[in-house]
Amino acid sequence: MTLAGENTENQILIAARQVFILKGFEGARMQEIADHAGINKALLHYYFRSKEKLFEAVFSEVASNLFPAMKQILETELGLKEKITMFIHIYLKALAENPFIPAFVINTLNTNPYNFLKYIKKSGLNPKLLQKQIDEEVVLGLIRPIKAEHLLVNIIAMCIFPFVARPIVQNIF
Amino acid sequence: MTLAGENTENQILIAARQVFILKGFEGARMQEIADHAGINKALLHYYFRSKEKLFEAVFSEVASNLFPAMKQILETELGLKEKITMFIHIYLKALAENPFIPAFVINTLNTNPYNFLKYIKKSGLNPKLLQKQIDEEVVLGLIRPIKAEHLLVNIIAMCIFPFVARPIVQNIF
DNA sequence: ATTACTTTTGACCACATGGTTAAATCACAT
DNA sequence: ATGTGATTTAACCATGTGGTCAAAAGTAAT
Repeated sequence: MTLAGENTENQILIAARQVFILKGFEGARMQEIADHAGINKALLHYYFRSKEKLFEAVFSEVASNLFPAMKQILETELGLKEKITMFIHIYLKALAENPFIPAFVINTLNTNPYNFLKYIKKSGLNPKLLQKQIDEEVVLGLIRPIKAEHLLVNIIAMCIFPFVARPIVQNIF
Repeated sequence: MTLAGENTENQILIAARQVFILKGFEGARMQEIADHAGINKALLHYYFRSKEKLFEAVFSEVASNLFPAMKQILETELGLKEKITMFIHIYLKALAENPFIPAFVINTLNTNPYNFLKYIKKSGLNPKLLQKQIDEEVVLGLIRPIKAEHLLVNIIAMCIFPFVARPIVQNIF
């Protein structure tokens, strides 16, 4: 097999990624993706059987970059505050590089939750270690008690929300 | 003019609202809206000229319920903590009643920001009063300094996010 | 009952879309 | 050079979509 094959396949994935992220599944047009990739529309179906399959490929790529990073940070041997700081830093950096991912993920999540959940399951991230750290600091009287789940959701919320609602935030403030 | 007219018009708006919120603009089908409203598809075009116009009507309704409530709370004569508490209570109550609004708004916001901004402008909400209250409490040493904009965005983020990411949150935790 | 009007419908249209196919082109081993 | 399999294309196809239209049904005043 020649390398050209993999190359166009990648070309397609990149183009599809851009278009899907910007327009969502329903809004994206196979023709537009083909144009973007500089190839014939039929090639899309040659490499990926259907629009659904192509979307799944794109989403799979995006999703499989999403959780492992989080998991890794949560499992490092750092103090609670350092861990949170690092989590936020890495998260914000990733967001700054891909500002349209959150809206895309949220949209997919709400129109098509089924695909999503497998990636979460597969990621295997769980908040027990974080909870242990929190409890330790609570005992020492350093922080107030909070559930690890709530802390995580709140942090992620505050990181993501400005990107998701950027047009509003920028415009009011 | 008979009342029947306004009635079907309302019927259409209700149906359109449901479908648009659940499927987004691109995903919604005029036929589905018509079925939902129990009328002929041509009637949609009789009352609202096009899909775009119908969507705008729906969105206008949603948006014009969104900001005035916020504004009202921010301008009441309450202490800072009470104001925040009340803000959150009302916000969460509204969200519990309309759990799909945030995803809808965010989606619209990101695929079609132009329509959105007029409603924000029109709402005339601004955070100066809140900032004054914050500054007062800072001077008294009761709280740490923060920009009113940031506080607001953070609060809203924490309220909205769990609804927007509900499938994830429910599934991990 | 007739008229004038609004509201509602079924049939229809033009067009865009996802998808298919047969043929052309390419890469390369022999 | 030639044969073989993979890659790419142009031309189509079937279907779904938003939108239109002329006719039917309803409503109310005369």
